[in-house]
Amino acid sequence: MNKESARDRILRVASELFYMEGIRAVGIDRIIKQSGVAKASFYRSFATKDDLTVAYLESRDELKVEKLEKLRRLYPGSPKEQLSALIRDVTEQMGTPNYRGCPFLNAAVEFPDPDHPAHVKLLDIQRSFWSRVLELAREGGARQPEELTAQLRMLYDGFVMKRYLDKSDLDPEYFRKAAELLLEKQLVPDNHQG
Amino acid sequence: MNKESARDRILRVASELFYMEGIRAVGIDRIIKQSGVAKASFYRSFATKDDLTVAYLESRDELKVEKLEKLRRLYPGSPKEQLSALIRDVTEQMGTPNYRGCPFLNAAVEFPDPDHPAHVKLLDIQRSFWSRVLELAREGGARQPEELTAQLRMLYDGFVMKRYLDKSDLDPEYFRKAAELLLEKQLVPDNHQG
DNA sequence: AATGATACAGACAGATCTGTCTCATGTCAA
DNA sequence: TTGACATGAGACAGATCTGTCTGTATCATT
Repeated sequence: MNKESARDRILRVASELFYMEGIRAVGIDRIIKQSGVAKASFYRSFATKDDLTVAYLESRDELKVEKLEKLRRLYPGSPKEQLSALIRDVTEQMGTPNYRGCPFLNAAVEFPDPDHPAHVKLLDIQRSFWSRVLELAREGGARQPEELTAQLRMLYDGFVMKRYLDKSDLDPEYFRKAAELLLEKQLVPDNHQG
Repeated sequence: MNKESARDRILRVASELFYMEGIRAVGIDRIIKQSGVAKASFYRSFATKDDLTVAYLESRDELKVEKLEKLRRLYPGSPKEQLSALIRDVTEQMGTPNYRGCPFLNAAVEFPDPDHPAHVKLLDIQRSFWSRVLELAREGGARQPEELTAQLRMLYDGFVMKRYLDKSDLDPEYFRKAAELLLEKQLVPDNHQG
């Protein structure tokens, strides 16, 4: 029965607030009050708000990476299945109530300065995630893995944004069909290639 | 030789700063200093910063609508050509140096509260733009115009975001090919339908 | 009981933000 | 020349932000 550490409690509260209302919009004081921690304790765990922001992005990334690894283990040795499962998974996940878009894309908008630590971190996270997908595309025998990955990424990020500001029940189905069309074009053994 | 009005000068300066650095990140004082206008004059033109923000979004929207109308006039009576031209156009536009993403998507992230005037405005702008595209898809005889429009929107918004944070020379080509694949599937007279 | 570590509570500094208000200056018409 | 008015310059109020610092309470160990 480990008591949750102050750092974890702060991070949990901050994650919720940052995601729901935006990072810039949420002040330190609110996080402190809501996590029931003293200001001094807060600054012992995180030297600056930027540090907390980076930790927030990292924790979000960990969840995403774990999910991907789980899917990979679920369909061992079958990259095509892994890709399809990934598409199904994000499609479902997008139905979550209180869905507020991609934490990394949002952070990129909030911190456009490419030298800002949060911006650096999120670029790194995005690069790393999509290079894993690229790996999948390669392993699956895509004709042009870079092209397929880039297109899936566009479609996915756009799905995320559309879903964020204009929820429609049909979106997930539209997304899935478009993604599978892209996959099909690149992964079929050897069909009518345009 | 009409002298530019104070309002126009403010709006021009604010547009540049808002787009390049984000709306929340740019203070009134900077806009005032850079547009060489007195604070009182500023507040005569725009009662609040929110008003200026909404005006900024409106002016961006006008440019976009004009562009679309121009394309429609360029290929009269041919919605398919208009759609293709739209895709080509955004593809080219995305190569602009200092490209910083879609002003409306960015604003949506900066003002997630759906009641915020800027959020209301940008939702309206987005809805209006994509209903025009839907019209095009209908006129062009798409099999499922809603589906095609939603998919094009996802692809486009994702292109915008990817382009924003990870510029790659190949993106425009990948986008164009994916968009045309979607178009093809929906607009060919009567081919192999999946 | 004494001590040291840790945490809460919150005052405080210093910066920055929006929006109001004052005042000096310039312009134009009568 | 004079009066009405618009404008630039900027002080100011009040709020809010991050981050520092002080003081007090709690708890484990000696």
